[in-house]
Amino acid sequence: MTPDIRIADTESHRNAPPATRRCALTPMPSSRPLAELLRLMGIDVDDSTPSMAFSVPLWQVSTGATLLLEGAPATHVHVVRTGTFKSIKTAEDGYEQVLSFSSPGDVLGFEALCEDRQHTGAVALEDSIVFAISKRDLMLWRRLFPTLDHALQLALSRRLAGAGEMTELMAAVSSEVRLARFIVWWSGRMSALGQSPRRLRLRMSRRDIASLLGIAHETVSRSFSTFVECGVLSVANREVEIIDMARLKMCTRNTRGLTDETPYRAAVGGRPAGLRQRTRSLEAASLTLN
Amino acid sequence: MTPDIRIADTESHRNAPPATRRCALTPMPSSRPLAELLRLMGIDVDDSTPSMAFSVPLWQVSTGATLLLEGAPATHVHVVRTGTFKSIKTAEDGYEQVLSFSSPGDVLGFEALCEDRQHTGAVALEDSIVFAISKRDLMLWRRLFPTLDHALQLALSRRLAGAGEMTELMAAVSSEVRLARFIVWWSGRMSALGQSPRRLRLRMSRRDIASLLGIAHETVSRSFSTFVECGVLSVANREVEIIDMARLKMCTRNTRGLTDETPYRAAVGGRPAGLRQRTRSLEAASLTLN
DNA sequence: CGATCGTTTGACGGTGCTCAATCACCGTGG
DNA sequence: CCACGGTGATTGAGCACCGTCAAACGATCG
Repeated sequence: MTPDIRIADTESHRNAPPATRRCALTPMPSSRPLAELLRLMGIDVDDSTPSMAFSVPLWQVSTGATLLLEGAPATHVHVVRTGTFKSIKTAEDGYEQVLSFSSPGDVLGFEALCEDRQHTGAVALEDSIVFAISKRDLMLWRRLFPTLDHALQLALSRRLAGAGEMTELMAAVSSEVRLARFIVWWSGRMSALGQSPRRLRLRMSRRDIASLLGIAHETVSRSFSTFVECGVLSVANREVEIIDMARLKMCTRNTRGLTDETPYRAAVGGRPAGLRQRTRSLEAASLTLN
Repeated sequence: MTPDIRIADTESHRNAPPATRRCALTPMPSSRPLAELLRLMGIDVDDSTPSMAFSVPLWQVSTGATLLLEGAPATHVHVVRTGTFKSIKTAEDGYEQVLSFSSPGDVLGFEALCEDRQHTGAVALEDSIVFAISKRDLMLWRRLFPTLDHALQLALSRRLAGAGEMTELMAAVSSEVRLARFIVWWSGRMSALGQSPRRLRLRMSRRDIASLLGIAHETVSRSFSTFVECGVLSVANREVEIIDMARLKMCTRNTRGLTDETPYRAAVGGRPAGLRQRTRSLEAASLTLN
């Protein structure tokens, strides 16, 4: 008995989640006009153009459902309309590596165009709705609607730029800095979506954040606590409020996280404060008088 | 004297390099047929088609030269023909964060399409040659040559997939695993380019690797040494030979780097060996009845 | 209300960042 | 030809940070 053992835990404490809920994906009979899709992707469009009324199918994805299954054939490209997704890659030992988070306007599934199989999965973090464009239609529509083509190019360009930002996120040495950068990054996205950049509602678990940042989820928790103690953040579960954006952004630039003193002089241009007891680095800096 | 103060060193030991050699970029009078560009991008083409003879301008970039300058207006998109590049983002304190390395066939500068300014720079790590396509031409040629359009789409898709791989690289907890993943990744690229996957010639410095992986460059050095001691690698400066690919790839999957025992049983499918003294994780594994 | 999962906090030990010194390798100029 | 910086790579020593293991608490849902 108990055949088929699945090892779920090499990346140690970072367990694979319950995992097996790849359901609740409704192809949804509804659809929306092309104009809405384009606006979502940041293109100003003129509704009067007849082609703008062309209708694009919508899918509904409920919390925890798998929109893109790893290993499945790549059939559709999606644009998030509402909701949040995490992109993941599952190792053979079951550890689930989070690669990115997606918000409305983001394109999902485009990576798979170059292969025929989906190499990265996507899971809804809340009840979400996505535009769904089949691979065949995509080719066709791009010729048919130059504006869509342009929008796609823009979106891809943005995603590439976003990948660079992710690399920056993860390249920080200190875990506090990583978290600070993540919060600032998320705040920026919320702001771009017309939501408050200060009062954030994180859709993802601590473990998801930890996975993305490459640190232990306990460390995420602790870093949050540190920021709260220092009066930079206010945290209640997944509700995060940024109290002192200036200090938070300063953290973003340093190697070491928040330090004891150094309130926040010189938000810009001044010597980056917040070094714990590191002074030599300033002497070592290339001083050149003006 | 010595005007213009530049703080160069917040990310501590990770100094900004000499930095100021943004020169030696020759617009090169020569050019090559479109067919070659497409083949470089992984598309099979038929030379007999007349449009395949269309000629695409070439630029020459010598070692250390800046192909894409951060902050400069985005005018061209490039495809690497020969050579290697690093993509970088320079913080205001002068610290140079490496975002990725590019080899022949890779697209550079596409991120900048969505903005008008280059937000990430690109520097040649060796004497290189790139195809150069102006933004205006790009739009035009995509309509003119559907094959180019397709190739671009493919290349972008691949770059997106590659960004996911980078995230995986950096998400490893242990620095040895990070380095192992980096080596395997680089080996794979070399292999895809028709070069030896075992004898690698790294084009980048230890510091560049360290920056990308988010660790100290001393740690990169130490990790290399560890691999040499264990007989997995043979390292002479930037010449790296992979002695035991199986062990190296195993490292790739673990949290902790090389372990003492566990030679290498069960390359695939079996329980991932190499856990230091972690047994509980097996019990915690999700046992699934069939 | 109990079960499960997510979050927080504590304690401990090891990894890796920091600082430093040394060596190898260049191209330059005496 | 060999001193001479200058840069990159390697190695060592010390200690702080964070990964690991544990336990307690809170939230959510049936």
